[in-house]
Amino acid sequence: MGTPEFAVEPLRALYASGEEIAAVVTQTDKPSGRGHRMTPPPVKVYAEARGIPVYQPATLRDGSFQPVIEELAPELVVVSAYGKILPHGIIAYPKYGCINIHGSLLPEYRGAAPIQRALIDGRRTTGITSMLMDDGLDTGDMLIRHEVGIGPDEDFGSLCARMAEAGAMVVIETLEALKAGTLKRTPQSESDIAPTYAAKIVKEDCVMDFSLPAQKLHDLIRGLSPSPLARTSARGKLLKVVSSAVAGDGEPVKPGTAVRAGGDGITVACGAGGNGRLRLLSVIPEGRGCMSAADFVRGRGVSEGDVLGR
RNA sequence: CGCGGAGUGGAGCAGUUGGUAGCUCGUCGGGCUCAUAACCCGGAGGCCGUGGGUUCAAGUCCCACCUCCGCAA
Repeated sequence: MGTPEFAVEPLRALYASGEEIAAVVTQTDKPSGRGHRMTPPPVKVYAEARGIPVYQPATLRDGSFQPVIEELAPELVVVSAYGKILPHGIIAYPKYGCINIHGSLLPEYRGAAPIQRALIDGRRTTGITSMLMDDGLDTGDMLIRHEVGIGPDEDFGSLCARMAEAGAMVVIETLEALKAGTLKRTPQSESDIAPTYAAKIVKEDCVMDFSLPAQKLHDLIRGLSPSPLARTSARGKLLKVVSSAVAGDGEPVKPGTAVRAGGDGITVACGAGGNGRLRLLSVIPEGRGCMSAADFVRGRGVSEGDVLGR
């Protein structure tokens, strides 16, 4: 059971390992993109291409899916970024339980957006944890953990791809240990780290606050790139920031002021005192595609002295 | 039939009430400087997305189509 790109890798690994996959369960197709075309989730696309049966129940809560599960009679259910809460009836059904592949080192970053939140928080390390699901939100006993380092300028796209690969490894390792009978369960309560929750990213999270230090803004930008992207505005128009760099300090100026706009990008004053400097490298102006900040300046989307963020 | 923007020399853009196409950058050649994303001079490079239509005349108006993108979900 899984939905987005992140879940495809573990599925691919399972498929490649020759495991018998009774079925794949994923979210329903949703109207998406321009014109609201129905778009199937990535996991569905992958599964269908390989002839794996796909189920897309609209809800699991009303119990109507329970007979389907019992019909499929899985010995084990693997869940990765499925996007729905599993009812007790499903969690308890498989002989070997439901194993979840989660994108953090639990018990930190339980929840919906562990990878993005770790980046936004400026973490240098995160990882994958497989766990035996219980009824709580990512509270099950931990099975295998795999650490993944985070580069100082790495963005969500890059990290997510590497995390997906790590996820694939962890699934296989977990399965092998399960078969060998060497799987160890570690309750999260035994961890000396306190649990934290990675809330879903909402639009308000994406708005750049130039009174924050350059490093925090840089972390926000890369945590949200390539999607949904950190946003601000220039000359009254929406401007999304794809990539950036921390650029030292300067004279105190009103935060948000573009102190320099030229061939090397747009340098913006930030920090509570306005003496931090963040350099915007590539941006997406409203109604346009991605371009370098230098090109944006050339097209006169912004000039030195403009204040971003209204 | 969700809303909207855009397709103009390599890049980002401007093109007024329709009348032989411009800007910034890059590029090429030359010059200047100890030196610089420096500066100066000069050059190359555009069937203005495609197909129709209106007109004496269309990048500029009308119609259709293609492609790309943002918002929203």
